[in-house]
Amino acid sequence: MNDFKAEYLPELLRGNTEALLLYLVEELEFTYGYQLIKEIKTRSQGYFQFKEGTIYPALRKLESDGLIAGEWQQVPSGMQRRYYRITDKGREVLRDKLVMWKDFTAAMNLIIEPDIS
Amino acid sequence: MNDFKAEYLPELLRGNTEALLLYLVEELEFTYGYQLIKEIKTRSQGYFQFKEGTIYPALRKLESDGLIAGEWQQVPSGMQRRYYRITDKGREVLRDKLVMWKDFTAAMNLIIEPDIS
DNA sequence: TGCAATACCTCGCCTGGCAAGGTATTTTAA
DNA sequence: TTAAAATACCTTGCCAGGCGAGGTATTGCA
Repeated sequence: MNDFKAEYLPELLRGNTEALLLYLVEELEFTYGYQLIKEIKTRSQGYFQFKEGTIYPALRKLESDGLIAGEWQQVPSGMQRRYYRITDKGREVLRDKLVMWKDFTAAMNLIIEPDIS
Repeated sequence: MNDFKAEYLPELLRGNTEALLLYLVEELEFTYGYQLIKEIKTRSQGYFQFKEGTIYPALRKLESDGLIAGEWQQVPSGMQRRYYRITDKGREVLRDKLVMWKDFTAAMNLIIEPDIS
């Protein structure tokens, strides 16, 4: 059989990637791309495995939209990391996106789980 | 403020439209595009308002993928309708998609609702 | 010494929702 | 009776986001 998850996950992810990133940037307070990939993987118990080609452009977009603020930091080891903080605007958008997600899943369940009432 | 729902719904819909259509084509047994639009709207209590530019191409795709089978019928009134039935292959894909959806929401909730354990 | 891991990046493909346009018929209300 | 709304279908082209595949540079371990 074909790999359903690999095939359909990218579509399901659409519209949720930003919410996940904003959520974690808010909660971790000061974090960077590579850590977010790890964090999302462990917290989802391995279900989400964000790709670099997904996360870095997404973070850049969140930054250019003013939802997160980034700054380069030189780690003692010598590596460069771009750390992000959530902005006030980012918090607002996060709240809206979480509400959207709740409403959306509720509407989905009205249709595909009508027996649970 | 901007209309969040209009802006983000199309993204969330991605990957779920096919599941919704397959689900209803299976349940209604013999239905057509226009009815599906109405049905999805009433069942979701008005939340989903599928556009024609979404549903007709989607049904065509499901048909060409062999997940539903369509046939033209002349209604007594004189109108032409394309009626669809789900196929065995469609039932399989529907089951897979419903499982995907459950798993996906579970993974999402692990991250954005960690307090509920 | 070489490979895995860390940490970032970009380019271009693919896909699906849908806005906007269209056609034709039937029903309803003024 | 006649115009508008509803039914019922269609197509073209835009746009956005995930990500495959490629890249760079450093550090750590075997």
